[in-house]
Amino acid sequence: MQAYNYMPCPESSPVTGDRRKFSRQNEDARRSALIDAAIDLVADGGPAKATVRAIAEQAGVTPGLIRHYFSTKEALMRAAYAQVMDGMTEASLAVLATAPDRPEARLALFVAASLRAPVVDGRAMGLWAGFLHQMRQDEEMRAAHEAGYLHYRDLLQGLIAELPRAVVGARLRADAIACNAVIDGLWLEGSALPHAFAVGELEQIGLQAVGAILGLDLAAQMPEKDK
Amino acid sequence: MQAYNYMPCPESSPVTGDRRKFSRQNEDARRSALIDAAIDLVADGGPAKATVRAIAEQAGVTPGLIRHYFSTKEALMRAAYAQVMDGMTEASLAVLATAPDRPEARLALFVAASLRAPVVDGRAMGLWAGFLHQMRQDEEMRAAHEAGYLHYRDLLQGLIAELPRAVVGARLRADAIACNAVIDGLWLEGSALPHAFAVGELEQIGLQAVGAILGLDLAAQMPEKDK
DNA sequence: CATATAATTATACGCTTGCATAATTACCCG
DNA sequence: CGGGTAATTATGCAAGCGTATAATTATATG
Repeated sequence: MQAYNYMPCPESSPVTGDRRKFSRQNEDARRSALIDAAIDLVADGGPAKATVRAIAEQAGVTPGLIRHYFSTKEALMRAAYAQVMDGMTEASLAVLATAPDRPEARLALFVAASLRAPVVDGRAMGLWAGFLHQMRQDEEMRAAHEAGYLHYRDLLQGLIAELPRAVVGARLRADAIACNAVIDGLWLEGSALPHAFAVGELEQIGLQAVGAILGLDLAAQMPEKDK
Repeated sequence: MQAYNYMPCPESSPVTGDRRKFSRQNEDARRSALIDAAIDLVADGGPAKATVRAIAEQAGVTPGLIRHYFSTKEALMRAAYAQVMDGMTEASLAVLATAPDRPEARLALFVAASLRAPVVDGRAMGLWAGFLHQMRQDEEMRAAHEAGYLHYRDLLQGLIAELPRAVVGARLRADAIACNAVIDGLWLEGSALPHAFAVGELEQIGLQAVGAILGLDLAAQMPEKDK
């Protein structure tokens, strides 16, 4: 009676009536494929483009499968958000693996890594912004955001605590919040308006600002591979 | 044949069949009423809740009227975004109007005002985030965002330039970017996670951080009405 | 007070959305 | 090699979306 807006199988002709071929996969592979598809679509298209049907097509499956792995579309979006946040934190954290032992150098590398690609990226920001407004309505999503934020900040606070400074506990918390805010703000505008800043400018400004807040010269602590 | 999802007139019974009463208004009043309604809905519900029907109901008219004043729904949303940005910059300027003459005090007041209600507010952030993701697709919106961001930053840079410091021009730009980033980051997280910070904590941290970046004690420069 | 006209409402249409459910089929295990 | 079963597809549905257009009616104007 009315239009049916999902193409069952592009290859099979309607006259033969045979179904689309598929292969079974284990749960983890399918779930992450669906999550990746959702992330891609939100990143360059906004949440509006990430429909159940579009996600399924991007993942190479049919729409019904989404509800087989996620109780609802919102659950899928939550999982996608968590993966994005974790990925950004891990990208910043990865530089510490090969970092020297000096606390100042480790903090400097961490800050700088947070202020250049791939962390600073218009796509990533679009993704983040797309999820941000859902956060205000969805209690679980807000919890996910808070966890991600606090995790990153705790990481930062841990690096700050290692510095050879004599500060009391309350000051440590304030320092971590302030440094985190600088990084967040620079990340945000650097991602939204990439051409408004010169190459390496964000890193340099970030190092200087964080250093000023903590009372040390962070830029001088960077290993000799900055621009 | 199928359901019709807009209630024509709540007061008039279907049997009498009379129309909803209305009064004609001039174009400006109606346009701004529709814009206000759209802003309200986006602010606490995200763009998804700002449907044509919801906007019309909020504005006290019927959905068809929207298309009488705006060629398309997107045109209405653009107008709403512009109004939000204009309102924010005007609010920032209003703080300076009653500020004392001392440059340090003016800057301190400006920073503190940006880090408490009503600037720090979940609704305002929801609004900002809701429009932010549209910015990535709509060239006109991106231009509007850039103009707003640079205008605010120039305002901040002007306040910094008034300080009794001896700095070169390049340093001034970097300082403005860094201070803007701190304010942005604190505003963002304070709005998103209000209960994660104590009362007045954001202002205090912001003043301290901005002061550290600029090399002066801003908190001490605040007039005696901070908590 | 009559009339024109523009503002507003009412209605409808085609499309998309998320979700439920039935039908199929690839793969595991005996 | 032949079921069993769970993964996957196919189909359908009710609701909501933006938009187009026709019908009304409030108001200005003479």
